[in-house]
Amino acid sequence: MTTAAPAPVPAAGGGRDLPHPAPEEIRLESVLHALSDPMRLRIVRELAVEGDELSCSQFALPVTKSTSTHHFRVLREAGVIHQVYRGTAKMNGLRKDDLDALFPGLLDCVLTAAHRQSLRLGDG
Amino acid sequence: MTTAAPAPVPAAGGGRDLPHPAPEEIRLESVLHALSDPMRLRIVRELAVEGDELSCSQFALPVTKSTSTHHFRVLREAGVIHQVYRGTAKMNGLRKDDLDALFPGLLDCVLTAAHRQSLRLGDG
DNA sequence: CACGTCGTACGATACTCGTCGTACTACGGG
DNA sequence: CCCGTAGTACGACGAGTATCGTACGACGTG
Repeated sequence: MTTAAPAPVPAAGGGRDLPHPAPEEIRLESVLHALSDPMRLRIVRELAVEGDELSCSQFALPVTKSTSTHHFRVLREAGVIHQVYRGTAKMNGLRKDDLDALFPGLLDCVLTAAHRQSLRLGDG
Repeated sequence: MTTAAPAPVPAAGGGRDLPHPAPEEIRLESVLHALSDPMRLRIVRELAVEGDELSCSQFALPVTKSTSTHHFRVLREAGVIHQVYRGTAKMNGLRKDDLDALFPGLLDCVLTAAHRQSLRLGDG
């Protein structure tokens, strides 16, 4: 407020910014739905392991760029991940703190379950 | 085999029996998908509280019988509930043991999360 | 400025899903 | 045997979704 930024200035290093749901707007059903897709569950698992400085293109998903964009948006709009532009790339990160505050232990349970299942099925 | 039942004999007290996935056939994605629908999440929550001797008609869901049947089937085929005929009624129960063995803590996390959210939103 | 890279937007398409209504079957009781 | 109750089967319909391709915009580097 005190800096009185004019308005059309988006931000220096960031570029344009993306709409995210506030914590109180995150719905359990949407989170579960977002996680119920194999491609998105894979994204979330990778994100949990690698930390939150991954651009969309580093995932090497077996789909086109359009479809990738779609899945990342579903995850973001459900409140599962946050996304920030950084130059030409878009960095992704899990909203672990927000999810843990809303649904304690849920994310870890799902990640553990996914890990165990991938071991069991031999695809992980 | 030794009894050599003709074939059309279904079973005595039980009536017809329904196909359930074996524990190793239960997929995390299917479980999450089954739980991501408000109506089904509601069924599962009620089942967790009331125990597993509830017939389909005791839920008083705001949908028709056809839709009810559909949701119960989705839950059964995902491995979330088991169903047994008992006379003209069909009794439902959570497959808590199987789910806990496959995905430890997941069911409790989701139930707790659902409970907290319903308190937060004032619809529970 | 020109170009390449990263990601978006939009339309198309095929599939899934939630819902309903109606017609039907299974079981139990008079 | 007839009827009522519990649930199923099937078809329909509208909404959502996962996918693609192509065209476009934003950013950084030469």
